[in-house]
Amino acid sequence: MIANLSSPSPVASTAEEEAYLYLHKALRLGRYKAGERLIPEDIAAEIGMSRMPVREAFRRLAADGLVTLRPNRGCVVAGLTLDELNEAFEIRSVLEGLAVRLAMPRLTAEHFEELDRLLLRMERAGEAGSSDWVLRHQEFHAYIYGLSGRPKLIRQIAALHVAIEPYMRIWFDYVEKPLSAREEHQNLIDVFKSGKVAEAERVMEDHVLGTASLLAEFASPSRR
Amino acid sequence: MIANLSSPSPVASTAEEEAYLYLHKALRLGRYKAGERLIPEDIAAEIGMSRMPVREAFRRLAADGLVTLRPNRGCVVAGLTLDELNEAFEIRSVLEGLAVRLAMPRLTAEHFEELDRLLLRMERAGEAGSSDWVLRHQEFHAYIYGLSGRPKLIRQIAALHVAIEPYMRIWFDYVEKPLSAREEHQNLIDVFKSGKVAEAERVMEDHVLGTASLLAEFASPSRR
DNA sequence: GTTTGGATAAGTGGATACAAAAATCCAGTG
DNA sequence: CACTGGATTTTTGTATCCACTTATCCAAAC
Repeated sequence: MIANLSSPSPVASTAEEEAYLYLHKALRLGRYKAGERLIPEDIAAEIGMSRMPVREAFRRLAADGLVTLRPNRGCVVAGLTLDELNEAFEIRSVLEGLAVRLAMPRLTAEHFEELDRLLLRMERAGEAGSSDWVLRHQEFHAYIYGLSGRPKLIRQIAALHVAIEPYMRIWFDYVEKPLSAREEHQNLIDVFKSGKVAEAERVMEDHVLGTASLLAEFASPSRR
Repeated sequence: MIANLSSPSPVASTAEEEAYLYLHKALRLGRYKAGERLIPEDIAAEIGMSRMPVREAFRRLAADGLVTLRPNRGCVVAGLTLDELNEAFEIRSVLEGLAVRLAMPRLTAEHFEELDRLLLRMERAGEAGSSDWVLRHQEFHAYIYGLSGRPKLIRQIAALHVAIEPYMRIWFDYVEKPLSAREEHQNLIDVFKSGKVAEAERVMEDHVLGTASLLAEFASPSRR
């Protein structure tokens, strides 16, 4: 029912695709440290191919902002500085705000029901302490911006969520806080139900920026 | 003084870079028709290299949204449907709005002077009928969003300008219209000078969306 | 006259090979 | 004992080659 918009589809038709999916997942989960160097040969060996498709996967990951590629100097895990993390949230805020503005006129009772379900799932994951909370949280947001019906917008927001994901995980592991989060997201649903477009956009913007300030206190991100 | 933020630097340290710059420029100028297939061998021959670096350049261009890459089916020039063109402007509007919001507190008299100069240059190119107008227009906008001081934001906006550029050229060739454009942009400068942050953001958003509707009437974009 | 099928050509993806650049190591020097 | 410079090793960038997929074209069938 809910397409997982933040992760590439799990079926690889080419070696490059396989390498991309493999690395994308690993990077989302924070399996590599920021600044760590990714050696094509090694990764190629891990997944049983030559380094050529891995190189091409690197290029796509670089475009996603997940790694940095410098001529003759290889591929390093990007990570976000505190400034960059804030910037990502600033961009997210206006893009998700726009998505809400566009989605508002299309919302129906079924959508609200689905949002309630998604919030419940998120809440439960939070109580269980599982870091599934991060995924459920992404799904909640993805469902909303997905309703904008704008493919490019959706892709850009999803990419930002991916870049942010490792820091969200760290944050979640540090501090349990699905309590205030629950209220925040319930708040979003309420304003959606009110039908006030401009206000809904503003609330979403504020929600995203609010998360940024909370996160900034904990995650002391690494340099690239 | 003004970094050209919408075009990659013209110095290539690797063959891949050279291929990327070559194709990027050609695509910006609309040298290839939307839907046209790009054959690595041919392009490699044109610029004297093997097709491997060209393939890698394709991936970057695909990430920029300038071409589409499908497994075993090669690389085709993307082009924008009318919906996609509108979407690009919607995204531009909120991103450039954000950029203005962030830039506002930093603006000084010198910046206003530079904006006046840029507007004049744009105007002159417009009167001359030269399609330099499109570039001057980009420079004007680039100067503004550059003042936001947010690298990722700047890159994203610049990429959107590039994707839009071919359609702006068609538009400009069809209809002379630096007249109303002059007023629009003078308007922007005025609201910047007023120091009203929220209003400036809104005016920029409206300006960008306004351009979209004008453009949509003329450019009948192609499918991908 | 259009459609279908299959031979043939063209193109793509990936592996390997080779060249060039960068990183590392180590000995000699101050 | 730190530092410099150069040989060695590692890694990256590009070219070439081969296997496989897709596109093209032409002839036979309907």
